[in-house]
Amino acid sequence: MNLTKALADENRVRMLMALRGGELCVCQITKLFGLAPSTISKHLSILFQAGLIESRKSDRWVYYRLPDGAGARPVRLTLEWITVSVGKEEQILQDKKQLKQILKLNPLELCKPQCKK
Amino acid sequence: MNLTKALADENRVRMLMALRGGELCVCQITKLFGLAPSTISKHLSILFQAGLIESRKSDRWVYYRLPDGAGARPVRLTLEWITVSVGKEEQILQDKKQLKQILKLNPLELCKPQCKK
DNA sequence: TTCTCATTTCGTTAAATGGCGAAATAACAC
DNA sequence: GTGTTATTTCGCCATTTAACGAAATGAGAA
Repeated sequence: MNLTKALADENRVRMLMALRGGELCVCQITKLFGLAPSTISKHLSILFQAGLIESRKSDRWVYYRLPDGAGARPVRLTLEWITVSVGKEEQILQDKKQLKQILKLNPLELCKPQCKK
Repeated sequence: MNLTKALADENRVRMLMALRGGELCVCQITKLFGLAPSTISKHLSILFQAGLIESRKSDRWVYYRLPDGAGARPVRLTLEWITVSVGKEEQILQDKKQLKQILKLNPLELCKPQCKK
């Protein structure tokens, strides 16, 4: 039942909802939540273990995303359910707005000097 | 997000699944789980507050049940989702079997002498 | 009324959980 | 190689949570 446990924390649900717009790197998620990177990383690993997100490493960054269309059925249903259940809550909508601002930022400003892309 | 929190505990999920077969009184649920009545009561109250179960009092017993068909949409979706997600897990199937045994018992044996029905 | 008993509420304890910062890891820049 | 940096792992602390038993509640039985 680690699916239900993974959804028990509000921040983790917010992360899933934020990922609906497409993959995000850890530093972007960290920016959105204003929590310590280690905390964000822990949450992401819990979601990952539950199969609710996938990851990809590129250069120095790790990107997380919702599973591709072909994800396991229980996972797909879970994401559909949680979207219907909380997708319209104020916090989720607000996250969406703030995320739009974060995505506008030049990666340079988020991910420090070396970030050339 | 108290819906997700209500589902975060395995025993509460088991209770919801057990109620699929129809209403149960607290003493039957207590028998099924082998936990202290106060613990069972607490779990039921959490499920109740989340809107996932309804209750009815008859004589000395309190019966809990899944909401009638007309329940709120998020609640209905939640019950559908959780059923698909865990309905086939070993523990749930085992509960179903044991519940069948419990329902066979004369209420006299479960609910003590006064129980006439 | 008084007694009985199913259930709930309350207070306590042990375990799980979320947060942080420091140190470890991994990969690029030099 | 050395240094930089994004991410993860680890250890610690504060809060939450699940469990229990004891006491309170509420409704029938006597």
